[in-house]
Amino acid sequence: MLMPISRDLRRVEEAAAGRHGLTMWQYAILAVVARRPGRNQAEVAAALAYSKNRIVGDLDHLERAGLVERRPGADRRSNVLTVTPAGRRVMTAIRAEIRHHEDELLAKLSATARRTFVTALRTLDEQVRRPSGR
Amino acid sequence: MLMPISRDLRRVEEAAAGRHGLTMWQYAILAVVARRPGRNQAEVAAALAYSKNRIVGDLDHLERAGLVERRPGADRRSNVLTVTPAGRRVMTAIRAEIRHHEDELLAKLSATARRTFVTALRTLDEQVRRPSGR
DNA sequence: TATTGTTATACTCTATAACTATA
DNA sequence: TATAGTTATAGAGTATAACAATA
Repeated sequence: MLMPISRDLRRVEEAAAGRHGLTMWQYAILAVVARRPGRNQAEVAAALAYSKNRIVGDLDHLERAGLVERRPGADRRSNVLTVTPAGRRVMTAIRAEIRHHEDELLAKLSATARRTFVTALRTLDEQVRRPSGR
Repeated sequence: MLMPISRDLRRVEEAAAGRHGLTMWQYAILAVVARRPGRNQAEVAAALAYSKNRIVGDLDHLERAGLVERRPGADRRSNVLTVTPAGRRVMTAIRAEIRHHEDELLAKLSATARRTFVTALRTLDEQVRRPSGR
C-alpha cells in the first residue's frame, strides 16, 4: 500500500516544483540548503540519499535561476551552499502547495489517528535511516 | 518521510524476489495472478498500475520458470493467466520473507499504534487509487 | 595518497508508437 | 474499426568510472 501513496506524493511534489521551474530533486536540495545553510555539496547529497554526481547539474540550474549560491569554503575544494532570498521564497511557495495536498490527503483521518500516523512514520523513518542490525 | 520508508521496503522486496530468481514486478504479477486467477494480461497490468507492454517479458520469464501459465481465452485475442503449484510455492515463500521484514520494521510500534497505522495506510491508499475530486 | 567537485560513459527503466491476430 | 498481445525504438533516470584541483 505504501508504494501507491508514495508515488502519489511524489507526483504532486514533481508538479508543484515544476510550476516553479524545478524538478523534485532540485526542490529537495533547495529545502535542505535552506534549513542547513553552509553545508557543502557532498553533505547535502548525503542528507538526501542522493548522488554527489547528479547534484552538480541540479545546483547549476538552481544557481542560474538565482536561488542558491556556491562559494568556495575554508577547504577550497568544497563549495559552501546558501539560499538567496528568492530561493527561500520559491522554496516556501512549493512547500505550501505540497502541504496543502498532504492536508487534503490526511483529511479523512481523525485528529488522533493522524497524530498516531505521523508519529509512526517518524519512528519508521528513523529506523530505516540507521542501517544498524540489518 | 514516506519516500525513504517506501524505498526500504522496495529494496527488501527486490532482494526477496531476487533470491527466487524474480524481479519485484514479477513477484507482484505472480501475487496478483495467484489471488485472482483467470484474468488476462491487461487486467493484471491495470491492477498493478503497471504497463501492458512490460508485462509481456515478465510473463515470458514466469512462464519459462514454470510459475505461471498462459492459455487462450474465450476471446482468443486474450490470454487467461493461472499460477502453477510451483508458482504458488514461490509466491508464498517470497511473501513470507517480505512479511518478516515488515514485522521487524513495525516491531517498535505498540500494538494499538500499529493497528492505527495500518488502518490509516488503507484509508490513504484507497483515496489515492480513486482519482476523483483531484 | 585521499577527497571535492566535475565530466563522460554506459546501463536500466520506462514511455511511445507500430505491428499481428483476432473481434 | 477497435482491442489484446507483442515488438521495436527512443527517452529519462541512474550508476560507474575517470579527471582536475586541493588537501
